[in-house]
Amino acid sequence: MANGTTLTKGAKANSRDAILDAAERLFANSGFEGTSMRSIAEAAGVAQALLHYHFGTKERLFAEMFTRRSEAINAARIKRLDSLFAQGVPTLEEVLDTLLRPLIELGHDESRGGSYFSRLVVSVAADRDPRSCALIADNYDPLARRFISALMRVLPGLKEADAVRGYLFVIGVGMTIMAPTGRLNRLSGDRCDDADIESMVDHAVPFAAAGLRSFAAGAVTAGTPEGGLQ
Amino acid sequence: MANGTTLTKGAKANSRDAILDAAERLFANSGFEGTSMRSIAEAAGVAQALLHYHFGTKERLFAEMFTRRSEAINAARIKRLDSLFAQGVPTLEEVLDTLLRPLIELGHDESRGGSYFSRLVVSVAADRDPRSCALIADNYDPLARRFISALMRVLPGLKEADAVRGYLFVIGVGMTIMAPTGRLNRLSGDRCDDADIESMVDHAVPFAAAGLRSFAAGAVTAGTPEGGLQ
DNA sequence: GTCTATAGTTCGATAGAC
DNA sequence: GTCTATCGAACTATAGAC
Repeated sequence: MANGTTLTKGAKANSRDAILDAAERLFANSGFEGTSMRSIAEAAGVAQALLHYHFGTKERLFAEMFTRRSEAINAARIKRLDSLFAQGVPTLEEVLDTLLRPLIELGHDESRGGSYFSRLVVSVAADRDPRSCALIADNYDPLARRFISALMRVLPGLKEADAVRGYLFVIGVGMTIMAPTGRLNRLSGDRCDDADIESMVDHAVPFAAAGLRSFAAGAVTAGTPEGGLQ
Repeated sequence: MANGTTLTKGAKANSRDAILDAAERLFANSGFEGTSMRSIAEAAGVAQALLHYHFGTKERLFAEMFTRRSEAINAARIKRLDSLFAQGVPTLEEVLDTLLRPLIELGHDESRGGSYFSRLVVSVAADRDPRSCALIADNYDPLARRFISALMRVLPGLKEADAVRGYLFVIGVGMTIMAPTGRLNRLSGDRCDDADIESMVDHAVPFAAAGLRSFAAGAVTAGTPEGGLQ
């Protein structure tokens, strides 16, 4: 956003977008510290000095790259969530699918930039560095609040504290999908494929739904009263 | 392990362990690329050259640090799992508690080294870099196979593919606990605290148990047949 | 085992021409 | 808006004395 030129959007592949695309791919593969401004400039086909002209510092380049795609993904999620509730109260599964699928799909869009962002957002979300925490707070907290209240609407018994905790657990399950490392394939003897996003989401949604319903049923308050834990 | 000196263990705080402790703390806070050998040497109170004398390269130092605590954590998990099955077939909740709690507890041990490792293992587990994947495979795949078969024993209806997927989803939920960023506090208006590990595990276990039971019930096979998704 | 000193590389950022 | 050239700092790793 705020392109600086007259064009706000379009097919014109300017150098600014080329830099952001290259940065997204390289940052996702090697992290913030592991990626050099030199390598980004080379991948984008521009001089290194141009990166500093457009973004000032490496940190601001990272933040703009992160915000750019976060906004696209969250706009798609909010739009789907709104259209869901426009037709009445949706099912829990529909809400969870709306939460997880756009991030997965847009994070794996191979056509442009793609396939890298979902991995990147996992490492930023798990990072305790204040800069990473600020990036998550700015880009994802408003969305989180929308979905937490949506969860409470579709699951009447769910208390707010459990909705928040449950939301974060769902994000944790989603992280498994967003960072396909090949481990699922290895551990399953190649019977499963963690690169098969559709299948992963199709399993993650009912898993998360069952977990949340157990919260709504009031199963957990103090040490699982009748579950027999320890 | 393989200390090099006559001492295999003990109170003797040799420089080798001091280096590993400092490395654990700094790598967890700033990542592999973001941590310099200089800063580790300084934190350990030794010359930088000593790091290379003991470990050769930065990469091998990281691997030894990672393996050291992984072995301690997984030994505790296996020991608890074995003692659980020695008394008959445990509950699903007991198995999940055994999977999650030692990593959390040992990862948050403030007394020595501590509190850092659990954050570190999250970033390594989510990393797609072949070196990180190898570290996870070497240190955690044997444990994963043990727990996956344990899940199938305590949940008779659970197919192996779903057990593997479910195991990874549980690890995803656990990641939420292992990387406390303060986000839970913020989103809940300080009604919850993600630094309260006990409470987090007490909620994560029933959440994960409900998710796994839904797999065992055969609720998911092809697009959630009767759930009404989309 | 532990140190000092340093070689050799790469980094983020800037200056200044066009 | 884009480039070439370069500064000064930081990095990993090694050499060699003790």
